[in-house]
Amino acid sequence: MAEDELLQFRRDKLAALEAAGVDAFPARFPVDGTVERFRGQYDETSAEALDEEGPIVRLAGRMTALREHGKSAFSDLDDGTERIQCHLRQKLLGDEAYQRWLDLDLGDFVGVEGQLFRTRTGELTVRVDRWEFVAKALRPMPEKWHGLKDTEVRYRQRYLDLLANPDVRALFRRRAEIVRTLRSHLDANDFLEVETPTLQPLYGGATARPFKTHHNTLDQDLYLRIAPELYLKRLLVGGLQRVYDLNRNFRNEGISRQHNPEFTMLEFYAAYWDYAQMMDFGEELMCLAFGQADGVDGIVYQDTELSLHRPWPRVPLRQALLDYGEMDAAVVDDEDALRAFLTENEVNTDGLGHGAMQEAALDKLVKPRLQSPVFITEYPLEISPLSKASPDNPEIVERFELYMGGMEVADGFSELNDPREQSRRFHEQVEDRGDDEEIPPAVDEDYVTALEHGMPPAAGIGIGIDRLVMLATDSPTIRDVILFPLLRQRD
RNA sequence: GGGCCGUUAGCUCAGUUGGCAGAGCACCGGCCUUUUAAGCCGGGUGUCCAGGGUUCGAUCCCCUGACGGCCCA
Repeated sequence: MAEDELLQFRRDKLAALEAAGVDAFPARFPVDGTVERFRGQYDETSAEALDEEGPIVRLAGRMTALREHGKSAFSDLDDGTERIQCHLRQKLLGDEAYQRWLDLDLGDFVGVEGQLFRTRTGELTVRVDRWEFVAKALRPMPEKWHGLKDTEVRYRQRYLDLLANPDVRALFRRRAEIVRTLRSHLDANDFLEVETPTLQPLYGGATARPFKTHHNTLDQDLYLRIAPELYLKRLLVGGLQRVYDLNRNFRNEGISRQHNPEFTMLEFYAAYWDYAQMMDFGEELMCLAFGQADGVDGIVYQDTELSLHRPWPRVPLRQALLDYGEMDAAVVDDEDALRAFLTENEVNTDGLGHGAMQEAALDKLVKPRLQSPVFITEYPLEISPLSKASPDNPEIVERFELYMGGMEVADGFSELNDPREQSRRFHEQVEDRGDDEEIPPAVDEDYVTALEHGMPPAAGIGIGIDRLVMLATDSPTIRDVILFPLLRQRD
């Protein structure tokens, strides 16, 4: 059927309905429960007990299937929680109401009232006594058996994906559950949820290109935040000892299986913790998110079994390059040798110092092999401008990154709280900036001023929620766990 | 940014070694009072992603582009 024709049939039915005096878009239809609730209540009740009790239900939802049998018909009603069968009888409803039901289109919203009973095959069913039109669907629903597969349509018209694919609905419920679990564990540990600016006069807290925007009244350029870090630490200065911010960050970079330009990050800070304590707490928190407080069972991600056995291994970056990356110490430790090695392995080293090259080597050689969670620790100071240096080695900082399923999932460290050192590192960065948009154009003096008022020693962590949800739901791409991933605009 | 792959009916997909475009579901008409991917009878509804080229003839071959996917940067 040509699309125009399909739509015309539905428009014609709508017109006929309205001509008969029916409101096709009434303001309300009071229900007294959801399909899920009534099923929970009566799924185990026998046919005889149902006949005796005679429970009357009022439900509303989409009519998703119609099986006509002459003077009676079966329909499915889906209210978004679950599906329930309805039985319509001409004799019970009268000719007009019965015929009007037969004229419904799949996807139309209806409200029904009637008694629950069991059919010959034992299916819980509503014997509809009366029904009302609730809302017209002027476009057809996706095919019922194969579902909606076209990835582009799934992402662009996510509502169709949700309608057609129950797994997708379940996934986003799971996502909400994970976020709820994270919040409640943080709350239980005396972390205070705060909201820090998304519009920032200067960006910082990560290495990434920002989105730039402009405020008209102030006539001032602003950036969408790439991280909440510098604001959260201002709050530590202000005496809030444990804070978290669960929100969207924006990075003006490539799009891939693991990257969406806007993504959700949980960042939190605890005064008087160091990075080791933060790793302890972080792995506990993430195990809870995976639904495994004890971490014993592990998870399967893309056909690979990941062990969550605690404690998760902690491997210094240099050691990881030697062990997982199978590199020679002589290469890892020597800047020129490392550069030559990376160039040979098709990694661009332009503008990268020794530390940055070690990180690049980690990305290329180690990251893909890290399936079960591993904390890579002891990062070069050179690429960690906000982390506190190790007492044993001034070139190394107390920092970790968590890798899992071949992805970077979290990043944390003991926070640099010496304003003199912070100022020195900021200035160094800005002076070496060149036209590198990943480095802010100016020193965040306001942040340094905050530190000058005194910040307690603290540790912080940022956890990529989308990637965490990918792992928890065995999703191959970040687009599957973001309701409306960014796609190129169509003409 | 580069390489490879995809785009055919509303949906899921076949197909054409270049010769009137196919199926299932959906849809339209008819039958049917316990069906459930209901069933039975009848109906094919299309810019084969877009534009150009080759050809008697292009959905198919060639070129360019759009969008998407995978891999790489």
